[in-house]
Amino acid sequence: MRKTTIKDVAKKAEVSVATVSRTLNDPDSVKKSTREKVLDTVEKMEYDPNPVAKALRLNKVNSIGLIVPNITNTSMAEIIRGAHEELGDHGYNTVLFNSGEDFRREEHFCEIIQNTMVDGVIFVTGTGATPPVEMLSSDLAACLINRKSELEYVDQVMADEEEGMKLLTYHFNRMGHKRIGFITGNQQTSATKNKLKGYKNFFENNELEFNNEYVVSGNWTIEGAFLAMKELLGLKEKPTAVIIGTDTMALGALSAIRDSGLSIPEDIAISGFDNSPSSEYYTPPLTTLKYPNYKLGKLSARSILNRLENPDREKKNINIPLDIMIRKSCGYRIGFDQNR
Amino acid sequence: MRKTTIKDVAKKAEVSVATVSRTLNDPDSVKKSTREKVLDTVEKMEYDPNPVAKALRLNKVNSIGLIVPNITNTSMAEIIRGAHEELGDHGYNTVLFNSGEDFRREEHFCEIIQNTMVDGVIFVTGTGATPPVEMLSSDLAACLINRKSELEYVDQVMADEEEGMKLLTYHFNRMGHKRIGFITGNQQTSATKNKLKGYKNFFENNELEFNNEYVVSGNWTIEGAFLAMKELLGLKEKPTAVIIGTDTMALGALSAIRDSGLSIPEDIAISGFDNSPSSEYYTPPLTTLKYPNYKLGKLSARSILNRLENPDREKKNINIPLDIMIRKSCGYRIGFDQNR
DNA sequence: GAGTTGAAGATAAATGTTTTTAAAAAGTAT
DNA sequence: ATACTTTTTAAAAACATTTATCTTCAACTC
Repeated sequence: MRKTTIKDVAKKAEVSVATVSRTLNDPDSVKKSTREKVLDTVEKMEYDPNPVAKALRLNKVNSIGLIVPNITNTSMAEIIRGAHEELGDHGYNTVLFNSGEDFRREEHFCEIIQNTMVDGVIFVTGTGATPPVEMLSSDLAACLINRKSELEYVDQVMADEEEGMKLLTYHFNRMGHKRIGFITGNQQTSATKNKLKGYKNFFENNELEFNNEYVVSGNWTIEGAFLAMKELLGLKEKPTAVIIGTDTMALGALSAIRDSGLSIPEDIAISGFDNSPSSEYYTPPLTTLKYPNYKLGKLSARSILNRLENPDREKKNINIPLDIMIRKSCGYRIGFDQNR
Repeated sequence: MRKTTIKDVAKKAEVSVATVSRTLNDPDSVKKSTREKVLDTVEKMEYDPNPVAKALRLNKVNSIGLIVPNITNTSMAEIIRGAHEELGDHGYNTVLFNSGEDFRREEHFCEIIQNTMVDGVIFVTGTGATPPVEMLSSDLAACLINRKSELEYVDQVMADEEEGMKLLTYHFNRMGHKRIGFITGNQQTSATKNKLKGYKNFFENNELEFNNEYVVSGNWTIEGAFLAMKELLGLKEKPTAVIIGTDTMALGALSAIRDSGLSIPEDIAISGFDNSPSSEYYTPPLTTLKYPNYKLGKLSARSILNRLENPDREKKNINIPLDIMIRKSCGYRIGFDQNR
């Protein structure tokens, strides 16, 4: 049984195809009586306009590609949720691509996205390199999350990681810490580079000595952070506070500290980065930075939709500030001004 | 600047459009010299076949819809990863839908998926009801994850939660526990129903008294599990072991136990359910059940692709067993047979 | 040298919409 | 009845492909 087409409906309702089309797309342009007749047969015959034919005619498929480095990551999930929701609210579908932090696959996706049915792309890269947006056909709307692009027609929305990292170091410093360690994610990624920039900048601005030994990569894994923390604890002058690049890695770091018989925050003060849903339930509860993932997704989607409506508007560049989330792991003392 | 079409290529290469098409889709059917000439101009003009026109002609869009209850959930992320990978490997795109555990939105997606460009749907529901697959147009391939359907043409792949739950209770019982509690997720969901079946079944088979007080809902949230555990600890006869429906909820439960000054596993033995990546790093490391999420996604995708190739094949029904993952939280004793 | 065969490529139909056009029909006010 | 407006129609173009059918032409057979 073939699907019913607009022709079938037209024949059954004894009108022209044009009338059926107009009834569906611009109801006011057709007299009430015919409109009802048409709508009736549409219902009866269970007619659904073929989306592909429609897309071909209108040169618009009503879906947006979303390239992410790693769905498994909870922050990424929030980005996806935000983007998907906003897109869905405006009748767009989300076509997901998971690059797995692999630059080759990012390139690959950029290649095949040409041959795939999307009106635009939201790009979240994990790799250090700026995504190969230049490869994209220029009639595709594009928006980068947490990444810059030289291209005039590519929008970008970013979380201000550098500023956030300054916030964190500043907080620790105000609490009297001088030796502040930093367990990074993969050092190739811009997420890490941004944070590092904020970290270094803080030392420079305060004319404190910057010690490179205190920066060690946890490579974005719990195990890696465990090892990294062990390394920091092995230094002759251990740091008294450590900032860990992600909340997930913080789990490994906490475990390493306990493993060494030290206690948190008395011996070592800790902060994470992300405010993942479970960080509040770590032992001890984790001081961290609220990463606006959902908002990032939402705003990037909005940006894409906006550009689709207005292809020639100027480049948009949104920057979202991060808030510090103070919990027990950083060792606040009662009476200390933590503006809570 | 309009995108170059097959016509443009044909004109430039001084052949017919048919020849260009055949060169691209069935190179052997065209003489070497013409083939080279065509391929050359294709390259020069940067011609990409329009996927929409192709889809219209072939009645095939090469993408699959994936409806999930909650992307934020890490197990869901693994399912998505598995499905996406398998689909991508076979040239299919993944169109994501996030229902947010809302039955109304599940229905909504089933409605709009008609008007959206997919060849099939993979369905994983969070709500108790079987997904409204009957609503789907019958020429859409469909596969259900963790859910049954009466329909002959709908495949299903499931994790054997009931059997897994038996495994867990059995394990606790062998370690001498009689009063085994169970903190469930949302009780309306089939995930919970299945586990409950295994839980009850165990008691029946072993002629042990089943105490309904020991089953309390944590509603799938960390907070909920915290409260649920508090409730269990308030009973005159506390359970000596508690199974928690998800690893994430276990965080709340562990926190509640510590909050009451009890220790794990000495006072109370604990197991989770899922084997989430971080469960190994809880304090103490969490005994849990390996949930085959990635595999679930992968197999469902394979099932869909297979049906697309062979639409009239018989219904497929895959069942994946779960393995127990023994760690410290369940209080194994050295020398005890835990087949590790 | 006439007829047959086969390969290579051209032509045109088909996919299901939307939209434009010119024309016709139907309804409304003067 | 006339003029005018609103509604509808039929037909065709356009979107970019694939493919069934037809044509051409050279090689081969007898």
